[in-house]
Amino acid sequence: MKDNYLAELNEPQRAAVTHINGPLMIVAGAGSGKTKVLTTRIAHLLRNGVDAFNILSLTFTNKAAKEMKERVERILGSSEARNLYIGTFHSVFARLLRAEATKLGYPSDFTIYDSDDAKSVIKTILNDLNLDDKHYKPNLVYGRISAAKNSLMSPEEYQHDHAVQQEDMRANRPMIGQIYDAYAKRCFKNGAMDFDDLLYKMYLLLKHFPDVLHKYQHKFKYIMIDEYQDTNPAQYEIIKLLGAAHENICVVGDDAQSIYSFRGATIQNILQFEKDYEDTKVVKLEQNYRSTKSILNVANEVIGNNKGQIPKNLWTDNTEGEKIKLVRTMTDNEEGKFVADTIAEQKLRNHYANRDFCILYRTNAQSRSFEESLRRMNIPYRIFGGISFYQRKEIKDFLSYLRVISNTRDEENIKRIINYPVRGIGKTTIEKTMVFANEHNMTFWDVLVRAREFGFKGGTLEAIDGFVTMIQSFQAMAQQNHNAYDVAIAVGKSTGIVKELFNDKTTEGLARYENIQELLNSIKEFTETPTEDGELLEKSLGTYLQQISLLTDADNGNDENSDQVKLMTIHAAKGLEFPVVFNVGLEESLFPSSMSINTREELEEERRLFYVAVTRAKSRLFITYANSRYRFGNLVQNEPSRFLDEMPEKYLDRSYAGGGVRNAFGGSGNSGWGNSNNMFDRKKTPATTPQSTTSQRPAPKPAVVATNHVPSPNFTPDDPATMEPGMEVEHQKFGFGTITAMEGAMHNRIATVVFPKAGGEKKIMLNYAKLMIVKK
DNA sequence: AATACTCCAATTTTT
DNA sequence: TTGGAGTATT
Repeated sequence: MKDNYLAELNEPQRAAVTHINGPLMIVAGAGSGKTKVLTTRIAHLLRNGVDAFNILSLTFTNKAAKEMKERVERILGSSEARNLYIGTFHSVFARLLRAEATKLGYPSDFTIYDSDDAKSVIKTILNDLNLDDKHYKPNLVYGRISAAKNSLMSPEEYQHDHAVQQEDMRANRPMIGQIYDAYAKRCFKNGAMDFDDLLYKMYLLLKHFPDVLHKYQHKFKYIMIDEYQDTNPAQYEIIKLLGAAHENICVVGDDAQSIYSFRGATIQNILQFEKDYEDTKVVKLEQNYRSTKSILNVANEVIGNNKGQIPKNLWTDNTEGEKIKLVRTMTDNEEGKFVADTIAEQKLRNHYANRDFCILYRTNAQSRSFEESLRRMNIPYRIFGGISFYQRKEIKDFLSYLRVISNTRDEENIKRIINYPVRGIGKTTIEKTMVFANEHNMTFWDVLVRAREFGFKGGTLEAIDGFVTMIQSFQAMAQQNHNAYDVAIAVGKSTGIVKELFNDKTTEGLARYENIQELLNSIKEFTETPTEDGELLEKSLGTYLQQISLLTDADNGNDENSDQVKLMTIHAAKGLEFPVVFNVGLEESLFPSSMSINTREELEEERRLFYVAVTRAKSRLFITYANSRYRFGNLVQNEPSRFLDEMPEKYLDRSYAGGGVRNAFGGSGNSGWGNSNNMFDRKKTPATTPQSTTSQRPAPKPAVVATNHVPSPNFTPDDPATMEPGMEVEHQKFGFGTITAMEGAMHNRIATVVFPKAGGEKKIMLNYAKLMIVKK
């Protein structure tokens, strides 16, 4: 380990690093070297005799956890770091919960539901309770349940809490308490926890099992929390419990960057820390190493409009830098053009690479105009956020199999796959099974296993038995020491999913096939990566599932070295920095969002978000806003954002003319209409080479499927009864094909036909679609 | 079973 | 405008 590690730190940084025992709060301004302090402190602890096994370090993202681990390892120059417990709140708690699951009545292979899973459970419950999902919007209900868990409120407490009930009554949604109750029971029955449960159940575990609490209090003698300003009450209480014995709690955060209150975070946690823990040592990191003076000054001025902050004075030794360029365009499309032009120009003038630029917006929906203009200029880019890999339908379907194999209690996932691929288990059968399961207080799966006893017959019984046998054979595989990859391959083969997707030659089908391959590859990679802590069965299916349930695509193919302009929401940009930043869409109702201007608290959070956006920039910052933009299909006019008025004029340059010659005068007041001559450039030029997009994005727009078959002039349908496999037939739309199979009774014949020119295998119901026999 | 349609809603989202 | 969900059509 390096000896001079303390010498590389400034005064307050060193103070933070060398404080070993007792509560410590590090207030770390943007760009003040927070991660460096955290990692160095861990190294310092180890050097001073603390055992790595006794250190717990919690972050919010996998990425942050990974980076921390790597940096500690680098400082130490040894593998001692792998004994540290570094991870996200969710992944660390999931692991502990897995170890103690039986105490709470959960299987140790419990499934983790993401928010889509959770919402679909809520939908079925709304159905059961005969509630209207227009009024009880699943999203909203989920939000209420999530908020309840994040503030450690059980369904019973929720239903008996006066204030909460009042609130629901006023919103005319009195049933949310019951829905919460049913939801919690359903999840438990399914052996599943949602993201919030990972915190809530962890709290319950520590609260109700003193021996468990004692065990972990003694294991985790030193606790570090990153991004403390974004913790919620559940996380707060857990930390309090875990840290109670030693109070060696070190929190790091910046109240000015608290931007997740809508996810339950309370800024109070950091504001109150000193009061919560006596003798707290407070260290403020106020020197910024990231940005120019201009950028930092603007940020400081703007955030100064917020009340109730921890007083601090962020400063920098960096150069003055250029003024902030404030640019107004007439439309959102022009805004896109301006940014793309400017990127091209800056690359030439200041020798930037694509990866030096980042475009930051308030909402994902704003990305479109930038995508278009970047594509038109052939500038490679990558969009972060949006639909994640693991949310794609084909991926979820496939993972459902794996989840069911590892936890058959999970009714939701069974229902997802029981008839995918189609195997003749329809709605009626599923409903019957559900009724039986309820009546006999059994799981859905157990009813399937004993289908014969429940009176299922004939083809249905056969289909169910086939499904059960198949799943059981996978389970047997998983238990016989086959690793996750072997099982996954078997699933792909036996279910026919891989083959089915392979045969689908449409563009989307191809993308789906590739996604599945990518998934299989990632499973393979998982099984082949050496285990970190040498735990047994580490490559099992269960471990794999546990891990990926907590993964987001930000953690995935984040190739730092790929040279692409980055596009993301401001939320997604927290913790990152870029030489040149474009902060776009600075308009009232967009930013600040019209949803968040009703209370002072909401508005202040928007302002913090703006602060985060500004402080991402190292040397150049462009802020743009459009006079009018399309929103939900119609052109709307927006006033310039109020935040623009909060930036002192002396740091601004309103005359930047961009890469081309375009209107760039400004004035946050009403400086009249522009002299733009491209006001009408809405018309879409066809996108040129989409070479720059990435696999992160959903599949490219489907090309027109080649189904434009012109039927033969003598086309006359033939009698379905005479058709047999092997015959060549013609379909009015799909063209010529070969029958590979026939099924169904006389009055409802179904032919499986391979159409080489129209996307491969299709099932044709002969009652409706007509076929003509070409060759017997 | 697959498709074609109609209608409706629409922040941010570390896990 | 987009996308999803639900319904109707073949």
